[in-house]
Amino acid sequence: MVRYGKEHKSETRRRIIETAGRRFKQDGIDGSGVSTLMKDAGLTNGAFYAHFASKDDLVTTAIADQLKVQAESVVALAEPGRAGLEQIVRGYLSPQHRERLGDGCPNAALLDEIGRCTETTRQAYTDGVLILVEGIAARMAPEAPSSARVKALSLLGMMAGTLQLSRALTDSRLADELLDQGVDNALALLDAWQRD
Amino acid sequence: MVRYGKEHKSETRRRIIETAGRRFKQDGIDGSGVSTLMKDAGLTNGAFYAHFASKDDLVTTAIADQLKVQAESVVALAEPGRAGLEQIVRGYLSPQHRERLGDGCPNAALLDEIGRCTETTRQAYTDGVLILVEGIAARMAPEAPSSARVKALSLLGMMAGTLQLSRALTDSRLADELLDQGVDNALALLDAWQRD
DNA sequence: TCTATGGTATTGCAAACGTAATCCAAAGAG
DNA sequence: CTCTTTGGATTACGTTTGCAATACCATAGA
Repeated sequence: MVRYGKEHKSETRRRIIETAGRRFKQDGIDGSGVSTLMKDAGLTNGAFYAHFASKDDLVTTAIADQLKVQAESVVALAEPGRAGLEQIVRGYLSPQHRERLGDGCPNAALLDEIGRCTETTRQAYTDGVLILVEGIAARMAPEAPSSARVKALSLLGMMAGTLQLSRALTDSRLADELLDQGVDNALALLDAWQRD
Repeated sequence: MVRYGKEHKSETRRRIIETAGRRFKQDGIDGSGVSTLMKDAGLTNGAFYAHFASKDDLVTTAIADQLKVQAESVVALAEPGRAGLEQIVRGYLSPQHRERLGDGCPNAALLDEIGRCTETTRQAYTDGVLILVEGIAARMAPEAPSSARVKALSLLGMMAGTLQLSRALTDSRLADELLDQGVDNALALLDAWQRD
């Protein structure tokens, strides 16, 4: 049953991090317990502390990982230029993304909880989100990405908030209309930024 | 010490709701326990269940209350017309609002957690947020508030997400710049909506 | 065969939600 | 004016769950 290959431990660690990322996004950070989470990863309670110093340590690691994955998938998937940006926006503010909590954006799922986390966790979040945002900014203004950084950050905030709101509403018609309006807003701003 | 006036119980209930609203916004819903919360309200654990059927019952009530208070203060404080809208946006996306978690907007503090709440709670949230949004929409298009409803909702989502993001960042310079950018974005969209 | 490693199983302890027994001040009836 | 009722709170408890730690075990590889 148990095989102790060379890279076994690091694989296990990886599995825990990925499982945690999904669970946190689904049930929230405070809503996810360590033992439940470990069971999800096919392990037991005690094994956790061979990999992480504390739950907070895992939270920090998992958030950083989630943002890295998102940054990579954004960079990998989208076409270059304005077309890619529109693609990102439409994908983000789509009913499919709204439905798939566990596979979705960590910002939309966790942003307000992250704001209440420890300084260390928020630092890791900040580092991670800046990498993600850099990828977006590079598409917005390839020649001067630094000036576009804040704009890209604001775009992310807008989209995350819109998706959260769409998830919270019980009226699904209204939730869909909200997503459409969000797309319009984002594209309008992108065009406005392009002009100056 | 104890006075059992005519409306004593309803006053106590009110106190619990207000205390809960503040605590939820500060520490999150999952992060706030019933007994801690009751101690804040000057009561003990057991008294809670004379007022609410469950924690979830309180959550639903507190969220509805928070939104009602916010709607009233928005309606009361802001001037009519576009000036009032700008006032609302600038106040919302301000460092002061970012700092005062407990007195701030329940959407910015709790939106992603609300998305994970029970159907009942989310229904109460939906009802409450629609009242709030109605107040904003009325300022945006006094003649046709219904068509402005989704736009107002999207504005709220944008602002809440931006504030959350600003709270999560550890770089305070960047967090401030983000708020400024958020104001620009919101005002630009308001102007664009005005034109058509 | 022996040892380091990466697990499991078990345990301690605190906190959470919720229930039940009890207590106490005020109000009302006789 | 006294005695009973009653409403609202306290205290204490049970159960569950969460985080954390530790004792022990199985395997891989020297």
